[in-house]
Amino acid sequence: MTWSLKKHVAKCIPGISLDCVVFGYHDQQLHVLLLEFEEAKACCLPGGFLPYDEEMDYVAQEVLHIRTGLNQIYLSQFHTFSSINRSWDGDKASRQVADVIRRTWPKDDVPDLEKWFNQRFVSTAYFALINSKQAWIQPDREQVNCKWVPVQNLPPLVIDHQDIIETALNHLRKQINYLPIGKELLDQKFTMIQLQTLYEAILGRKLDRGNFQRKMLKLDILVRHEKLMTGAQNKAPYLYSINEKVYEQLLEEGIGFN
Amino acid sequence: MTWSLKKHVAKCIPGISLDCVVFGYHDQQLHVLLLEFEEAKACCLPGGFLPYDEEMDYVAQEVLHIRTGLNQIYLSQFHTFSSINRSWDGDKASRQVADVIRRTWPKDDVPDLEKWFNQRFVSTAYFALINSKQAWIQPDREQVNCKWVPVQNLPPLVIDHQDIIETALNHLRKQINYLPIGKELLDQKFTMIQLQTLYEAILGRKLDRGNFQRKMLKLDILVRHEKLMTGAQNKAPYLYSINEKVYEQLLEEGIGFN
DNA sequence: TCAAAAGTGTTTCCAATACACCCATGA
DNA sequence: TCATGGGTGTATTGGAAACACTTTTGA
Repeated sequence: MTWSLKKHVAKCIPGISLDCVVFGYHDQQLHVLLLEFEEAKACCLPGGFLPYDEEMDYVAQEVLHIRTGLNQIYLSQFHTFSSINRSWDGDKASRQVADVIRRTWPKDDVPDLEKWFNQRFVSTAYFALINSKQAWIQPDREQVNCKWVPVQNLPPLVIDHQDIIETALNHLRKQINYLPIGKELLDQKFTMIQLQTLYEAILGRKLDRGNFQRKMLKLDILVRHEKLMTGAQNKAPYLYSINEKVYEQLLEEGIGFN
Repeated sequence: MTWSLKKHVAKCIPGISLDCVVFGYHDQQLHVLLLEFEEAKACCLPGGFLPYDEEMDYVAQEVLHIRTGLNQIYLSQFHTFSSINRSWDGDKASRQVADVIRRTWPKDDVPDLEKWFNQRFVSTAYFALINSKQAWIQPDREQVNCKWVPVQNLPPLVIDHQDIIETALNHLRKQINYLPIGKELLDQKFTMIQLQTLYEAILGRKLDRGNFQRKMLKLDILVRHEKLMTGAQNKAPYLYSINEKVYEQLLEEGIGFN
C-alpha cells in the first residue's frame, strides 16, 4: 500500500502545522536541515501536519526521524507563527513548491489538495540539535532532496521559513546556557578546541582559549580521556566526554556564557 | 444588535485558540487575572478564538482590552499547548464551565455550539504584564466574574490552565532579566523598596537591600525625584521613575539578576 | 632545533555578597 | 532622644578578561 498525502491530510486538523529547525554542526559551521525541490527555486523546512489523534511533540520527533534516522532527538518548540497570510498560496515561490509536493506524492488527486495547501496555517516551530555525523539524511523520494545548509548562507525559502530560522537562531543564542550544546551537537568524544569552536560558531564571536578551557574544566562536566594524536607538529590535545549526571543538573541553573 | 457567540465562532478557525496569563502586582503579591463563573466550580484564563482574518497577537490584545480597558499592553506568546485531550469536554469541571459560557451568551443556539467546544484545541498562550491599579476589571456579563488571584493561591482551573499558569511563571522567572518588570507592573513613580519587593515576589526569595539599590542605580535606568513623605517615623524614601530610552536598550542585553 | 598549538599560570579589574555605618523622620 | 527604616560605605570573595609562560609534537 502506498502512502497517500491525500489520505494523510484527511486525518489531520486543518490549519495547523509544525516546522522543524534542525541544527547540526560540521566544517566549523552551524547548519540547518532543508528540503530542496527540483524544478522549484525555493527550499523549505521539514515539517508536517497534526493528526487529530497525535501529540504535536510526537509528530515533530517523527518528522525528524524520517529525515535523519535519529530517535530521541533534543527537541523543543520555541514559537508559533500564525500571520494572516501564512499559506502556501502567499507567494510565487511557495506556490511552486507546494505544486511539486503535491505532484510528487503518488496516487494523489491534486485538485482536492489545493484547498488544503492554500488555507492559512498556524504553525508551531520546533528547534532541534543533532549530531550531523550520526544523521543519515534521506533523499525521501524523487525530486525532493534533504540537505545541510550553513546558516550564514540560506537559499530563498518558502512562506516565512526564513523568519522562522532567524527566530530559532536568536533563541539558540539566548538560550545557549540552558541547552545541551556540546552533548547534542558533537561526537561523544571531542577536543576542547572543537567545543570552543562550536560555541564560537553559535555566538558569532571569538572566545579566549585559555579562559574557555579553565571555565569548562571548572564546571566539572567534562571527563578527560586519552590524547588525540592528530599527526600535526604540535602538542596533542586531550579528548573529553560529558559527565551526563552533573550536566543535567547544571543545565537547570544554566551554564554561563555572555 | 447583540453579540452572538455562535456568529463569532463561525468566523473563527476551528481547533485554534489563545489564552492570556495576565500578571499584575499589588499587596506585595503577584496576581493572575482569572474568569470565575457562578454555579461552576472552576475558573479559567481569559482567552479567545482566532478569526480567519485576524492576527493572533491582535486578538490577544483585544482579549486584554475587553477585560482590563487597557491598550498597548506588554504581551508576548510563550508556549503553545496542544495535547490530545485539550478540550472543554475533557473533565467534569471544564464541561460545567463550558456550559455556563454557552448559556450566558444571549441568542445562541446551544446544541450547535457543543460541537465547537468539544473539539481538540491547540492553544497559544500569551503572557502579559500590567499595572493592576490602571486596569479596570470588567464584570463582562451576568454570572461571569473577572478577578485578580494571587499566584500562590490558585483555585481549581479548567482543562490545563493550571499548567499554563505554572509555565508562564517559570517563563517570567527565567526571562526576568529581559522583561520590563518595573515599567509595566508598577506605577510611574515608585520607591526602591517597592521595586525590590516586586523582584522578590517574582523570584520568590529575599534580596539584599543595599546591593539591590546600588545595582539598580548603577544601571542608569532610574531617575530620582522628590522624596515620599509616608508619615512613618523614619527617613523618607526617594521616588524614582524609569528612563525609557536607556531601559529599552538595556533590555536587549538583559538586566542582570540571578 | 624550531614552529605550532595545547595546557597552565598570572595579573588586573569588576561584580556579587555580606554587613556596618550614618542619616532623616515623627513619635 | 529614640526607634525605625532609607541611603551609603567597605571589605571580601570569586569570576571574567587579557596575556604570558611552559609543554608537547612532528618536521
